[in-house]
Amino acid sequence: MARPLSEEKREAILTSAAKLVATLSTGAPTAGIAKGAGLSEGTLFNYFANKDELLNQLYLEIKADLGKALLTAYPSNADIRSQSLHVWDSFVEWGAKYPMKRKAMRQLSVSERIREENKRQGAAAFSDINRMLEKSIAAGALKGRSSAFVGAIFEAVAETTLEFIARDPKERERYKQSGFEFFWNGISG
Amino acid sequence: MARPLSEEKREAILTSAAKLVATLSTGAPTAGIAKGAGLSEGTLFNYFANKDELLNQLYLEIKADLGKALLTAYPSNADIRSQSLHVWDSFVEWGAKYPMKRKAMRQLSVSERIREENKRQGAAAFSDINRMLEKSIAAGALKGRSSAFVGAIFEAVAETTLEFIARDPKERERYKQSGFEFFWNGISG
Amino acid sequence: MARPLSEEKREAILTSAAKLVATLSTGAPTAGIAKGAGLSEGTLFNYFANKDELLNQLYLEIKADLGKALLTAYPSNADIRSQSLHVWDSFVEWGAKYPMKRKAMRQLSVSERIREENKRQGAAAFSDINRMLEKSIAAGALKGRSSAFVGAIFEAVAETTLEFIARDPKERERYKQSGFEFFWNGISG
Amino acid sequence: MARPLSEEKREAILTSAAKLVATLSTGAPTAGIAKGAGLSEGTLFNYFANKDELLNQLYLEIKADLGKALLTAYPSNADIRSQSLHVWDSFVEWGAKYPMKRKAMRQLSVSERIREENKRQGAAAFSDINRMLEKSIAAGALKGRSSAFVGAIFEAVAETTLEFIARDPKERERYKQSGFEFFWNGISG
DNA sequence: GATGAATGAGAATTCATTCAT
DNA sequence: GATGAATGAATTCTCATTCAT
Repeated sequence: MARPLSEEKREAILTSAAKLVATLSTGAPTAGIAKGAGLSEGTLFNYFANKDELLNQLYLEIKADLGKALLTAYPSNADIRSQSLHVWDSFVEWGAKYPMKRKAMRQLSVSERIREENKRQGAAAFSDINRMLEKSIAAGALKGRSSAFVGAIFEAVAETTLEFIARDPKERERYKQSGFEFFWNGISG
Repeated sequence: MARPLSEEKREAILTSAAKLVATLSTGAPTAGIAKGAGLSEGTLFNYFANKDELLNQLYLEIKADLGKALLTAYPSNADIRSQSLHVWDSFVEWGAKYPMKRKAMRQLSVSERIREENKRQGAAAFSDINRMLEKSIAAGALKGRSSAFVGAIFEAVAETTLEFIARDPKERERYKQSGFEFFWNGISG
Repeated sequence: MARPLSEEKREAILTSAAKLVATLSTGAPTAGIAKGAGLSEGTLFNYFANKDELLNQLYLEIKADLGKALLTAYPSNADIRSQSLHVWDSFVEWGAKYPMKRKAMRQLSVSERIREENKRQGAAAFSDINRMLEKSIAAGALKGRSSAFVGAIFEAVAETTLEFIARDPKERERYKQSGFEFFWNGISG
Repeated sequence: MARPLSEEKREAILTSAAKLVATLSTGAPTAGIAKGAGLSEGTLFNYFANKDELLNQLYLEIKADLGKALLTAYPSNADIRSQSLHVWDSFVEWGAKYPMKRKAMRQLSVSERIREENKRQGAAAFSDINRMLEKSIAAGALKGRSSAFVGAIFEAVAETTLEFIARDPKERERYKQSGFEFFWNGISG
């Protein structure tokens, strides 16, 4: 074997893509992505068959990355509010730490170029969390609604919170707390 | 000037633009938009100086349209929960009635091509509503947060609700109610 | 209407394409073809939806052009040998007069990019001639063979003749005569 | 030098090249050719300095292969018609047996990428045959024409015959006979 | 004012070839 | 010798915008 495809370069491409997609959405030029990864235009296509593939992989990787972050140090034995709070805090921390990934995810979530099957697979990374959230509301406002809906609401509220943190970083803790309190009140009502 | 520009054609362009932007985002070709409006490519630029202008105007019109819908039959003298419920229901009805506008708005909200000043102006259409919501939470979870934040949370939750209604239209009433209950619990907690 | 697509420019593109296809086959770059026609790259695609369309149209036009040349001043009432000779001479004259068209036709005849339906349609321009040839051989070597086969044989022999004329133009008349005599002997045997 | 280049692999490359060139002409990608030969992209260039070299070698090998086929079991002492018939039948059998080589040869014959010197050398494999044919026509239609011309006519007619056999294989024998009869009448007239 | 042909700057790919492993 | 990742020039096609009609 001459040289294996370098995992490092693959990551560099995805990182560069996240950065450009964050602002330019799916219109981000592949040439720019490659350059941002320190590679030449053609090399990108050794790693991803075409731009759609790159965008879809980017989406999946970001979703998986976020999913993993939410489960790190997850307090399985704590009460449900604590579990929810952990997930909330992890989400907000992740978003503040990786603003490009967060923005790219937002762009891609809305794009027609992400295949339906990948949207489902992306959501699957959160199914455990969604189920946990769902349990927490056996008696609340969202009682009877699917865990997907509860999860989507959670994400929407967290996203909005992150957006405002990004605009006004020094209020981070306050937004984080208010956001969660809102969410928790909402579902446990 | 001989004839004034036809308001009818301008609207046709915006309607066509909404439809295409809904799926293609800002990548929607101006030629396609013009064609969808029954006009030829060049004519579009008699009505909008360039594509950015068109996108920005589209954003503003949709926001204004939604803002107007929310205030129609607004029960100024009812209690705050009723006022909120009215706004909520109006939002959801509007979104279900104009799915293209809703999707286009979602795409544009995320786009860098909408000028910051227009995002602000778009938000301004909701300032009264936001202030009303804010008042309703003098003591709740979002106490002390800006009315912009409360409004954004409201919009995010409503958007998510509309998304799920779009996927499963026969559950519309249930989603609508659950969504509002969640929101109301959240802020009044 | 702003300006109609100019038939003149369309012809210029086809002429330029013939010239480049003659030597570069279907690998001829569209940019070069456009430039050769005195137009900019993009303009070519106002006249032909894509390169395949251009190549297919080129093929059809050349075939039609040749077909027309063969029928000009056609001696319908002469004996069959005279009719055949007329077609033969017309073919050779045409090929000598339009060497680029002839070479381009040769390249395209062999290309997979010409759609089967167009190959058929191209052949249709010669069906009358083929039938005439077929009649002339009611008793010869090709008796019972399809008129398409007879026509193809005719074309192959004429092509070869043209090839040698191109290499050695001053022997033109001799090649022309020998070629026809060969063909006529062949079918009338 | 450690190991000599493997003749087997060289042949595998040429065989794969013939298959791809048959349909894609000189546009056939070297990567695809290598893959078809069970080798990796780079290895091809250990056997052929560059693509042009490969195409030229392919042309020469096919011509040589055909030339050899035509001379196998050649009836040197038979009369000229029998000799011609032998060559004709061998040609048609060869073409039916190696359709990829035949088609590849057809593509390459028309390509500018085959160097003139190789076209000459390819033709040289047939010089004996051409001379034989030429002798047979001391008094016929092609009297006085070069043996190259006679050979080219022969090839053109045989090619056309093969083309029709390929389209309608069950008529093979009939086409084969008609084709030869046409040719023989043509030159002996 | 309306039209749509003309433009040319991108954009995504493809591909022959090199060379480190 | 074999491999296949890396390269970047070349290619097809798209599209916002202009302007002659």
